[in-house]
Amino acid sequence: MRISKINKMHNLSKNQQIIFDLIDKSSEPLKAYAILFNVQKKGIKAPLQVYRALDKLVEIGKIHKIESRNAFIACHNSSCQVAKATAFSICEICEKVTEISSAGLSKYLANFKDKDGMKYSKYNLEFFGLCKKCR
Amino acid sequence: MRISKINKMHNLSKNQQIIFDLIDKSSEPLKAYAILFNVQKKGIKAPLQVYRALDKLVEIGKIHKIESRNAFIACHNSSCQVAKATAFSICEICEKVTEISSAGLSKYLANFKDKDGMKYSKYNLEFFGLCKKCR
DNA sequence: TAATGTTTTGTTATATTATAACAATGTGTA
DNA sequence: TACACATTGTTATAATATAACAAAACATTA
Ligand SMILES: [Zn+2]
Ligand SMILES: [Zn+2]
Ligand SMILES: [Zn+2]
Ligand SMILES: [Zn+2]
Repeated sequence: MRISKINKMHNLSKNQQIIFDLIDKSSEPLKAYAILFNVQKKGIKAPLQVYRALDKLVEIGKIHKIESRNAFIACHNSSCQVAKATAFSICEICEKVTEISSAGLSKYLANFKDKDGMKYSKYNLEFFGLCKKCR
Repeated sequence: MRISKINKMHNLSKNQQIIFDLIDKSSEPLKAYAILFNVQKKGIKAPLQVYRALDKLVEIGKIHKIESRNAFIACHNSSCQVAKATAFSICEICEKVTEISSAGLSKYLANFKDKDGMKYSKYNLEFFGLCKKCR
């Protein structure tokens, strides 16, 4: 199978694929300029090339941005291929980040109504604490 | 009552008080450099002076940071004078931000356990949608 | 194939957000 | 007073992100 065919399956362009692969195989969230440094040998030279790929990957739900850390991780939660409802746990010592996949939590938040009765289908939740190792 | 006395009540230093007052009277979240611009006439000239005050104000729970917007709002929720559990609704059109004060929500999140049975007392939740006006 | 619109890329420059390092001053308390 | 500690002032710099424009690649269909 040709690479272009594989890319088409995932709807990823060349730069998007390079950057997704890097994030996907990383064991920790990656920052934009760390990504840039890592992909320079593959011909991606400018910040904007990285940010454009990141924007697209977030938009299609392949990666998520950890807002409090300005960093990106791959989504391993098959139920959130659209980037609209995310939850993470973040260790305040080692900065390990894990995506939380909880049917109960997502149901609760998707059904949450504020004082005006307003419901929100899109949210981002970041829990902070100490991971197993750091406790 | 002297100003120094008032400051003492709130434990705010001069710069902290100036910056808190500005944020507190603002109807929208303020960004650090917008704050800097606004307080230059009061003698605060450098970014670091702003960031130091912001850090302290966040730490003592007088203000919160809206992570997805890099902006700050005053806390009007008497139950969260320590900055550890925050929830906001954010309008994706007009960028209006409201702090959510829901006993049910905070109870649910404070008691939430992940797959490993881990509880998190600190979290930040950002809901996105359209406010009343923008709907 | 050729024409067309759309997405992606490449590139330079610049804007925005945030911290490092160090010296000086103020504040509370013993 | 003397001491510890928090706060301030200042310059420089690091880190994060976008503007603007031109060229190339890709998809759709005439
Ligand atoms: Zn996900
Ligand atoms: Zn840890
Ligand atoms: Zn609050
Ligand atoms: Zn609105």
